[in-house]
Amino acid sequence: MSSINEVAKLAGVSKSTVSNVFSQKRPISKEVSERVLQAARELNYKPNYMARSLAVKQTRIIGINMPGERAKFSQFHLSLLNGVLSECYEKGYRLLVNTLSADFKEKVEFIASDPVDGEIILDPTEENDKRVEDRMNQGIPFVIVGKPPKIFETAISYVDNDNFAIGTQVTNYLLSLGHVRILFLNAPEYRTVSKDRYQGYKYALTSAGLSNDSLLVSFLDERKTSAEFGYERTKAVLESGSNVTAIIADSNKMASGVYRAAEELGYRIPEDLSVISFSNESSYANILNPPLTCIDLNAEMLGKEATKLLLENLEDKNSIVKRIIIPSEFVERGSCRKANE
Amino acid sequence: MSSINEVAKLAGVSKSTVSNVFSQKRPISKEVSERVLQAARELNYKPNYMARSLAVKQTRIIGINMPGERAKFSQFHLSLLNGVLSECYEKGYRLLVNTLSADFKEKVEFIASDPVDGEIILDPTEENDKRVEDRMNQGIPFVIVGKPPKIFETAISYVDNDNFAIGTQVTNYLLSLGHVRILFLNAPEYRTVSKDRYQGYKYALTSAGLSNDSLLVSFLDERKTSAEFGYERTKAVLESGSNVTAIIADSNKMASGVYRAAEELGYRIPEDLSVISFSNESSYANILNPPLTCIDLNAEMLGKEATKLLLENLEDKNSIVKRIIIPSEFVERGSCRKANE
DNA sequence: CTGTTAGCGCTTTCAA
DNA sequence: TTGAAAGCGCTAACAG
Repeated sequence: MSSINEVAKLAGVSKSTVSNVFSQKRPISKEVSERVLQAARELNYKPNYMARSLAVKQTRIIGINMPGERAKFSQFHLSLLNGVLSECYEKGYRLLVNTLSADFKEKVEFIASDPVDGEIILDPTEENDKRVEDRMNQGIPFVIVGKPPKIFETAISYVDNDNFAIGTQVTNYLLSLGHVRILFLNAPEYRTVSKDRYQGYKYALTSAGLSNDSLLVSFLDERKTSAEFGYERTKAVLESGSNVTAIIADSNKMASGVYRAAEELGYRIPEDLSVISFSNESSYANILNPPLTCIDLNAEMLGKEATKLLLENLEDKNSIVKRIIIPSEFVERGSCRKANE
Repeated sequence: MSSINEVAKLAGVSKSTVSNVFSQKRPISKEVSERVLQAARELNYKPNYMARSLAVKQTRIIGINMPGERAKFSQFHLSLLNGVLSECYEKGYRLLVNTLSADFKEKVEFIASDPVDGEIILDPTEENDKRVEDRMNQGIPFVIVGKPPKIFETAISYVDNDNFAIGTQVTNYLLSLGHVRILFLNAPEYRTVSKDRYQGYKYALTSAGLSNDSLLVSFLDERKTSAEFGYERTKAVLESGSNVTAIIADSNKMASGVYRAAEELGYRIPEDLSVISFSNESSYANILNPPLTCIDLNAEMLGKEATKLLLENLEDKNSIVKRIIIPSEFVERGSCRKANE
């Protein structure tokens, strides 16, 4: 790899001239410019990324940070990631996926900071999320996908769905079909989304004049896959004779577990049991039989907007704290219908 | 952000001492060491990634490169990515997703090289893949997932499935069930995988004494989604009265299109039509009705092994060119059966 | 329009 | 066991 010095020498100019030929930060005569480009081509010169970053104190890399011990992407994350990528791609930024384990980081107390200008934080927890605290302290620019810990809610930019409204919406929908025994198979309890949606569910139910006895919720136990969880809970509840006539599932996969349990027990969907799900992986929802009615969370849009927000933040230092609410869409397919009298 | 100089000053030592306290590359007295650590803590010091990389000429970042205009991950890529991440994570490497468009790169003719030590190249094309040529010329370490362009086959390390064998295997399986009119809904024609699998298919068919007339193949037209393609081709072929009794689909999604077409035309699977697919997204394959028989390509393993290979390459300069063949697994579910007499 | 000179924050000789 | 100084490859401020 040849350096800027060699190019300068070969072209017979100073290195600042070479630098400026590429950056175009100051006018260079056509003649000199040609000579430099020629030399660069001959030497197969490419500017060194690290050296440049060190000098300008900026990397044009953003990071995406997943929680938990193992960095694993789910279907939802995949769509979100696609949104992030497409935006990075347009703006000429690169994307670094955070893959260093917490373990590893703690062992090496003074590990180097990530080589990023800013970060997108996924799946925050409601209380003390160490990741956001750290970044607040260190003054690293970041945005959150989801809702920040309460204490920071007005201090951090984030993009999220309106999960309370979503919880209310699906519940009201089911209520309007005459269901009153509605089981909510929710995300893990510590996640902010699951709380918000649960509140929405509760609000809809009590607003409809139903008592607290009507609240039927289970939070995902992460030792199980969501499909297993959907299957087991559904089976247990249906067998317990609790008269549940509708189920809200957190994800398409969880819903597939619900379908399986229903089939095994001889419940027909939607005749005997209505099912609705958050998140909409259309190819997945469509091959379920009957096709699954969903709330589309617009994961790709979440990723895209989060990225926009972050880049805006990076490029305009006095940009303000914003929260962006991404609309969700109700996608009616064939898994819900009027409750039997 | 405080720098090594400030730490050195506060601790009353030279910066090389500070550096060595962290890197432990030379012995430092306990006493001094304590003092430095204390100072670092006070100043909330974190080594600067870029500066360090510049000095050591190594980034501990690897890149993953997707082809095409838009960086978009599919289900298969997702599993693969998970494999890559888990390996990075263990070895303390970071992962950079290549998101700069070809457009953008060409406009800026001398764009800076990526800040990576090496790269994983996905989905190579059979002939002149510009990405691999570039990296060969520039001497950037890289490995390929899939088969390299022929001219480079012995010069580049790669990990792949044995796609010829896989093509043969599924075809022989179908043959053994008595099918002789087998439609192959393949990946795009320019992909190396699709050629290899097609050769395997052909080999099995001709080995069984069938003439070339029995070769029925369609390559994915990428203007369509694979589900659409599966649907349309199946419908067209079934309606044309070509007596097809079995279909090999490139992906689970494509197979879902096949299912839909079959249902519309009143063909029952597997009674009237056997379906088998490459790639195995178990949650997806299982909710198809009947569950889809697949060849599991072990995407996660592909990613993991590719990463291992690359890191091995980076850390041991005289490591050799290797090719690693990842085993695939035959997963029998309910979508194939004996052909009707 | 172009060259010279300092850094950016770290690691790595070379001396002591 | 420690310090001083040079340098990684680039950009930026200042001169001219």
